[in-house]
Amino acid sequence: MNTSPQPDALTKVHGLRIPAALRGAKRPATVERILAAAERMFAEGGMAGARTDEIARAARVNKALLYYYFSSKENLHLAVLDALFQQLVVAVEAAFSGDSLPRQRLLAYVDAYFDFILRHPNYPRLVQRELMEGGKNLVWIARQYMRPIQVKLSRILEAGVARGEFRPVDSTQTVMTINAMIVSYFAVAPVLSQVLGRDALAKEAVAARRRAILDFLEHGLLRQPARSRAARKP
Amino acid sequence: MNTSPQPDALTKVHGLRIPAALRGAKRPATVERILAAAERMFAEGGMAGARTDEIARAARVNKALLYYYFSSKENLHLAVLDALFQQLVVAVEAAFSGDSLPRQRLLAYVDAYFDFILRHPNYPRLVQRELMEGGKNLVWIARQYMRPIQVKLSRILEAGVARGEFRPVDSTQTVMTINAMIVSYFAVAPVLSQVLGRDALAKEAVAARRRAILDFLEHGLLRQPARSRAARKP
DNA sequence: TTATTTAGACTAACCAGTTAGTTAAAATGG
DNA sequence: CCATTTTAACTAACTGGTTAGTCTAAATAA
Repeated sequence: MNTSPQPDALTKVHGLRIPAALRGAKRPATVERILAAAERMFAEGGMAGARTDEIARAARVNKALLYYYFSSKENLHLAVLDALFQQLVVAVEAAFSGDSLPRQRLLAYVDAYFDFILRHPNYPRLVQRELMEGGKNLVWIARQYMRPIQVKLSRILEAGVARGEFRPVDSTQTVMTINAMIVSYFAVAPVLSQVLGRDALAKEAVAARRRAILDFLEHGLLRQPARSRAARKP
Repeated sequence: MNTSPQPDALTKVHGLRIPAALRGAKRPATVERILAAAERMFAEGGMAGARTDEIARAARVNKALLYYYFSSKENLHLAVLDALFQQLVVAVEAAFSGDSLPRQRLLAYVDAYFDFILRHPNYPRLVQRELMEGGKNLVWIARQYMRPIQVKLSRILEAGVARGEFRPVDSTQTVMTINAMIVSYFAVAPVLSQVLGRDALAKEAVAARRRAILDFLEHGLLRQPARSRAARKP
């Protein structure tokens, strides 16, 4: 029997000696504040650019407390990623469950991913950064979290192709394309807002992006696009 | 009459006091080496992660020479981006010229972009990083280089839609999608190689990606996909 | 002469991580 | 019930390594 709600793969695999508070379900408010602050700082500046002093200040905590809970900057960074990916898996897993058709499942995935990112606006830049640097953190995260999602999504695409519902596409390439379309928009959103002069994360802007992606998928992937989204004759 | 080949917008706008060698067409070999080394380091670690000592060592020059030519790390970074974008504009401009149909122009753009990136493998990570951080460098680069390309590509898409050659799509969204599909693959290529266990920049892998993108564009965008790329019945 | 380049020591700021404790609250024991 | 010990949470101040940028004095082109 494991009394803690999460098996806490992080602790097991990395062998960290984490204080009790970090293992339990209800983490102290300070830990939450540290994680939230770190998430923002790491998203903004990356592992190299983020400053531990700034994180501590943003979390309204003494810097030493960062090292009390997480023993290094590196571990704090890993903890941030781990917490986010755990939530991502939960959110996306829901879209994969059920027994609907490949098309429904694919669209549900896109929707779930969008919703997750809107709830965690720092996620896109954190992943992009991680994917570009690729330390040991990434290898662990790729195996633990990314791979399973990628595999399941591939299966859905392949099922759709097999049933003749989708065009015959390379599922690996398509997964990359789908994720790129979604993530990269939000990764550059802060800058996009600045350059365009309007909020790229505003409701309409996000809705427009979601529509564009779904539209593109319907026509780039599906053999018979839904009539509601089909192009009208000019 | 301007004797230098480039108007050198960088010097003008940023008011840098750059030695003669940097303004002329034939830059000294040392400057080239510095730029090349800096390009690699900035791509790998970003502005915050790159080390000036390492750049100097990689360029086989004394560190002081970095500051002799470029007066700060920040300026060196900007010079690297500027040099790359100047070449990108040249490469892509060629694809925009001529009077072929929108479809040909679009495909030419994708090809030109692919070829440029293959010749400058550091470009994707440099841009991604810049897009995620968004300092004043970026605002300048966006206005000077990105915007014009984006506008021209949009025009091509709109022309294609107007002629009924393309489905009616939002050109801004589509430009984002196209660039995301291309750039993000190469930005994560180093890590992708590591995780997949095979070189993501190998000839076949790159060819597969290019094919997937063109295929997706043909079906996601064009009203009448070319028969050569069309799906076969299962 | 003037522009370029080196060696290498230097500094001032910065920044991850530590130390040596304090505080508060809970557990223990009489 | 009150005194004392323990433990977790938390802090101010410090340490030592790192790093952008500088300086000097000299060598080498062009």
